[in-house]
Amino acid sequence: MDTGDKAASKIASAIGEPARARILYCLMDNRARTSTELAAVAGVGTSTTSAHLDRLLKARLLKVVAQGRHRYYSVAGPGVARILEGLVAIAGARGPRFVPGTPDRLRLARICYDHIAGSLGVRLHDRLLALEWISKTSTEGRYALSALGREKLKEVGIDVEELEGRRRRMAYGCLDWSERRFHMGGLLGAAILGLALKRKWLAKDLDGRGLSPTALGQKEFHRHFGVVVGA
Amino acid sequence: MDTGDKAASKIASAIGEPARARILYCLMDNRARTSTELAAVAGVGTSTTSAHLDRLLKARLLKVVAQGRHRYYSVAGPGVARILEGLVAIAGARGPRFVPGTPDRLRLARICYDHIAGSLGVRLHDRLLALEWISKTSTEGRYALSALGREKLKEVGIDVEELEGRRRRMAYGCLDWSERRFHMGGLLGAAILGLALKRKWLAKDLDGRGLSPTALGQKEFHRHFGVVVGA
DNA sequence: ACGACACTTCGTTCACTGACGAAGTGTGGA
DNA sequence: TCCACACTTCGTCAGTGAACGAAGTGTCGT
Repeated sequence: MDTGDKAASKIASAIGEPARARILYCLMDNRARTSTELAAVAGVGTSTTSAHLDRLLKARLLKVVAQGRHRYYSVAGPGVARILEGLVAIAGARGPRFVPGTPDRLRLARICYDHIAGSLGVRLHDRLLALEWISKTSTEGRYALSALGREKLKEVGIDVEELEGRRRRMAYGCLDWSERRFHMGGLLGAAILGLALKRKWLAKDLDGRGLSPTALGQKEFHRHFGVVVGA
Repeated sequence: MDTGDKAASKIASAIGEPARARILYCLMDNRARTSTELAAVAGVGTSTTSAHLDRLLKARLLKVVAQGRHRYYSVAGPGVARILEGLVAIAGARGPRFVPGTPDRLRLARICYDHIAGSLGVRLHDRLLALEWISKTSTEGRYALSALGREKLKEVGIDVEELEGRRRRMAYGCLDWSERRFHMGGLLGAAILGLALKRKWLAKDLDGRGLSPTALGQKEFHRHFGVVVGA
């Protein structure tokens, strides 16, 4: 009677470990996270987490994408979320149920290292390309400042010369895990976030990750970049 | 973030053990089985199986009904089957998928210890009550032979006096797990099965559990009891 | 009353696996 | 080139739980 009970039990046992369950539930919002972040969620060390993640990968519950020195883990597919939902249903938990596609606080704008992620970050990225302030280079995902862009960014208040003296790449498309599209990373992305915080266009949320646009920010983002901040 | 990950991981770990997974998959046909049967399926001893079943009960994946010296285990609800289906789907198993309500070979007629179970057994039980060959007694689930029944059964070829000399109960309703209704157990049930086998109304299947009605059986069951054998 | 039987509980052994820290790999930025 | 950082791999240790047999409980049939 080969009904796949063996393979299924492997998957179930992969879920059935407290640390791994915490990881999976954390990832149920469809956002990808690094192993370090997940280690904090799971409440165990990074090496242990690495082993857990490896097992979840092998069980085809998660997938991973390497980007730079980070490895982003996310759920492998909709079937995984469905199973977890089913388990919670049987468990009779009363906790807040996850509804796919629910917009949330972090979705609009948040910090990705030192630049803006979320729909605002993605719109900025797209807008700068459309305005031709930046242009694609031969290197995949990297952008160069155009003459127009250099001028316009100086007008906005960014010290372009200082940036050009640095070794870090000027601008690149950084994959955004709530939007599944690129937002602006690199020196330019960092400079824009720095400016937005200094001028109080954006305020850091208490958790240090979320970004709330201010009334001033709404106006200024639109004036300088032609970007509408609202969701 | 109390999304029930703890409770769900307990359930998942209950499924995620090979022996328990085999038990669950075996029970996915909605038929109840005893712990001894399940021990054979799981491939471990009865005491170990008892511990597994206890854990599955506590995880609310199974339910149990005690009947005499047997304890019948079955899946607790449709949600359980759905989860198992989901796990198999992710596992990518190709095995024969269970479809609820699928009629199968054992459903029509099979041996339950020494009497007939399945839809044939249930119909005989209902028919004998309707014909008033037997009647309900003060003891729940037990039946007594009526004067009419004694006479008619003798005509059929059953040695009623011999049965009445025994100490075992004459007739009782035995819960049928494919039909979820009562079939006829006790001396009378055993006598009917013995007669049906001796006269080749029914033939034992190779597995020693299933019963196949013969062409003669179709006719005779109808003639003596007014029961139509067909599904 | 007695043995047969189904099942559970108890006590023990043993393999598995989750935990950590240390060391290794690879990328990015000064 | 060099350091900082994110992450993985390796080695070791300790706790969990799955396995069995023996003994106990309760029901059935003679």
